[in-house]
Amino acid sequence: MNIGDVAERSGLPAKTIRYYEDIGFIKPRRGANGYRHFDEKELHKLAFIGRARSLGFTIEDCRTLLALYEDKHRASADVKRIAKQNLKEIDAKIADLKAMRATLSHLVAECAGDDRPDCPILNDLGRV
Amino acid sequence: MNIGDVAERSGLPAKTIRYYEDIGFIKPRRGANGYRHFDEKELHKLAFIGRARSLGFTIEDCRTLLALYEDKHRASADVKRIAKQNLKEIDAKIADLKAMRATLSHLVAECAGDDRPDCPILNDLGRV
DNA sequence: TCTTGACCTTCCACCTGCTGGAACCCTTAT
DNA sequence: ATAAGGGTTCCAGCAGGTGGAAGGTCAAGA
Repeated sequence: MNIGDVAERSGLPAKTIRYYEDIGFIKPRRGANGYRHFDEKELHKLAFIGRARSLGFTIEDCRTLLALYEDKHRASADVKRIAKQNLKEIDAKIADLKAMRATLSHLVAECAGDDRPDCPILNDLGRV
Repeated sequence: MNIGDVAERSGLPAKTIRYYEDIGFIKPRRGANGYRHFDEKELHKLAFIGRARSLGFTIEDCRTLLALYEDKHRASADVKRIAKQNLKEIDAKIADLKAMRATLSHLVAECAGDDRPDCPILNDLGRV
């Protein structure tokens, strides 16, 4: 497979795949013309990374997960620990966003939203 | 006030305040020794930006809000429109995170988390 | 008066995770 | 022969800062 095929099948842009090679996730062979040549295993790895990224794992998380993925002797406990940590971070982000949302929607509700210059949103933002 | 005082009172790191000067948010006077010298008005502006940033407004949003903040003739409708747009984006982010959370917590629940190498989390991530 | 330590300055590089573009080579069909 | 549509490299840049080096300045204590 060329990079375009892998891009289509994995759902990742070709640019991103080249970047993932750069940072050492994959090492595709090269044809005589210099083209990258991918096998099914690399496709799976890329799909793996893509899904992990879309679940909010960082690149460094992916590195760890990938090592575990490739290690037939690893314990599922390791993986679960990382996933749980990730879950905690997601929960923290959701809580942050909800707090923001509450403050902002309160301000929006108080703002007349008309032609007058008086605006509770700006007044509140300017408090020191 | 020197930058350290403003940093403490505004809650922003000194580095960030210098950066905000760089991108044109403030233009503090300079003393004979080259030190930045801030007045209350600039402190307010920095506090304003800090709060707006913490509510998820981008730097460009801040630029607009700051212009409105300083314009005594602006209508509150302009401000409300920007805030509402921001609210929509926050909602979208929350929805995304919740979807991630659901998938991940499902995987975590299915994983035995013991010494065995079989792990549903990795199996699922590896699907193409 | 000297020295120490806490401030302040500038500048440059780096972080995450890509993405865009330029300039170029290779393949395939017409 | 040529044009379209692959592929390659490298360089620059996005947001929004952060870290560090190398140096100037100020105030207090011995």
